This record gives sequence, C-alpha cells and structure tokens, in this order.
Amino acid sequence: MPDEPTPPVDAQPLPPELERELITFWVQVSSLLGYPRSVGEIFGLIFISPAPLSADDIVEKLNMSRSGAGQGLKALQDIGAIKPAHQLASRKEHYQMQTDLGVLIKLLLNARILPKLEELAQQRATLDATVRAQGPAHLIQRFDKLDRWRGKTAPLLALLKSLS
Amino acid sequence: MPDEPTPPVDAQPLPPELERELITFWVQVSSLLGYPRSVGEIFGLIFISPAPLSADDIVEKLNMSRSGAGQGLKALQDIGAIKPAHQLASRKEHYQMQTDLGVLIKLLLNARILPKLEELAQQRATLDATVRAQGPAHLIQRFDKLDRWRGKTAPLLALLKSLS
DNA sequence: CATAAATTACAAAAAAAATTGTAATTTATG
DNA sequence: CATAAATTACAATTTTTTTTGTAATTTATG
Repeated sequence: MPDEPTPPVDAQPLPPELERELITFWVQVSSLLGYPRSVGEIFGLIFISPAPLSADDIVEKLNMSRSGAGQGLKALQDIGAIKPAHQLASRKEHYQMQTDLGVLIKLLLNARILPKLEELAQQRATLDATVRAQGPAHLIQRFDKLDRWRGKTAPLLALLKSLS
Repeated sequence: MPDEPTPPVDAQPLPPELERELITFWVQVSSLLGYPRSVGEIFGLIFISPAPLSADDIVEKLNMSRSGAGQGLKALQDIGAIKPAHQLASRKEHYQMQTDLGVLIKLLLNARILPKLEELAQQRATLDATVRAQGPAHLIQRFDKLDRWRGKTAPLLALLKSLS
C-alpha cells in the first residue's frame, strides 16, 4: 500500500519566490563544485524542508524522474550532504540534510576538489622529475617556476586539508 | 605572403609521449578551473614550446579549427595565462606563456573562482536577512549553521584573496 | 518465504556545451 | 588608401553531459 500524502509540518509555508531563490542558491553552489543542476535542486529542497523527504516527495516537488531523484540522492549521500532519516510510519527511505556543516564542507571538498588537486600534484611531481632528468633547458626553467608557485599555494592546500 | 614554416629552435625535440603527458596535465588543470579541453591543450602546447606560437602553429599541432584556436587564445589572454610576443619576422600575432606564475594563479582564481564565491557569499547574505525577517524557525536555524560554517572558511577565503 | 514496494542499474533520449565553418571585420603593409 | 592577411563574431554541427524510462534487483512485511 503506497503512502498517503503527508500533511504539512509548518503552518506557514515559505513564499514560493523565496523557496525558488533558496533552491537556486544551492544549485549554484553545487555547480561550482561540479555537480549537475538536479543535485543542487534536491539538496536545496531538502535544505528548506522542515521534515525529511522521500525520493517520491522530491519527484513530485521538482518534477524530475524517479531515477534522477534516486541518483541525485545517492550522490548527496555519498558526499555526506544528506543522511537517511527513518520515518516510522513509512516504508520509504527519507532524507534530511546533514546538519553538521563542518562535516558537509569537509566532505564536499574531499569528494571533488581535494582528490583532484592531490592527483594533479602527484602528476606534477612525476613530470618534474622526468623533465629534470631528460628535458630541455627551457622546460626545466618552467618547472622551476612551477615549484615557486607551489611554495606560494602550499599554505592554501594545508588550510583546505585542515578543514577536513 | 604567408609565413614559411619556422625551423625548430631546439636541436632535441621532446619525446612525443612526454609532450602528450605535459599537455594532458594542463588539460586537467584547466578542467578543474572550468575551462574546456581545447583551452588546456593550447596552454599546454604553449607551456612546452621553447618559442612563441602563432594561432596557426596551434591549429597545425593540435588539429583544431582556426576559430577554436582563436577563442582559446583569447580566453587564455583574458585571464593573463599567456601574453602576446611580437615576432619581428611575422605579421601574425604570437603568444608565449606568462612566466610570472604568481600573476597566473592569481588571475586564474580571480577570473573564475573568486568572483563566483563572492557572488554566492553576497546571495547568502541577502537570503539570510530575508529568512531572519520572515522565515520559519527551522530555516533560521539552518542559516545559523551556515554562519558557523562561514566562520570556519573565512580564513580560506582570506588566503585566496591574499594570493591575488 | 512469497509478494509487494521500493531502490538501483543501465541503455535511450534530451539538453547543454564545445567545436567548427563561414562571413564580416579589423589590422598591417606596399 | 587599396589590398592582402589575419582576427573575430556567430550560426551550424558535433560531442559530451545530464536526464529519463524501463527492467532487474534488493528490501521489507504479512
């Protein structure tokens, strides 16, 4: 037996325009981090919702496919932006935002940006060694420059990691 | 009269595989910053080239369209990653990398990431005010959380700006 | 443990982004 | 200042990414 529509928790729902703006804000954040619009919309909706939401709630509210909602929820769970919240009356899984935003930002950075940065740093080191071993003078000079740049940005990376 | 092909400056050209790896490295950097593959390839090619390159040099080496090369070069110039280098013998514009990488990283960040972050910060502030004025309790609580997160990441933003 | 309800996986379709080709414009040179 | 050479702008095409729909799988409940 499918669930009945749940009654609103809030007496006073958000003005639709504010709702839209808040969701748009999170769409932009997710886009900055390289996630598709749908993921940002789902997170935005969960962010503004007073109660945990099921995948079907999201499908209904955002007019998206069931499988799109499922994949988006999975992505958000993977990075720890949302977490499951068992609703006693229902068999469906419900989700609410991860309220520990320290965890959230850490996971966002770890999931997307830090790994890439570290992979690139590793590759740079390898190329550096190769070029210094066998490369022409002009390239060695350019890697010298990269080294200096690395020195400048090292504190930034350290700070990023310290958030994690 | 079109230019004759310029003779190689280096006696010993790079091994093709190293060349490919170096270009791939820059493609990945550019992708992290949200630029298309072609822009990364162009920068990579200029990075490894001992002498300044013309748009047509790039077309030939990378097998890309003339207009694609033009647009990519423009984008790279706009962010200051490369700079024009007049070649006396030729009428074509030539380009070489901006060797001051301090300038380079600063411009990359300024051109893409910082503006977005600042726009988002501005929007957050506006939404925060609106929600606190008229929003429901649960949303106000969530903006409280955002505020705390902001406190944690403020040093990061400051450091980013200090690089600029 | 059988069945119903939900989730997940994956190929197909749709949407978005990047690249190309052509035409218009600008810039340099005789 | 006319012409040739190069650059730039922009619509059309191609490619990539995102979203959807369906089928297979998993999970919970009587």
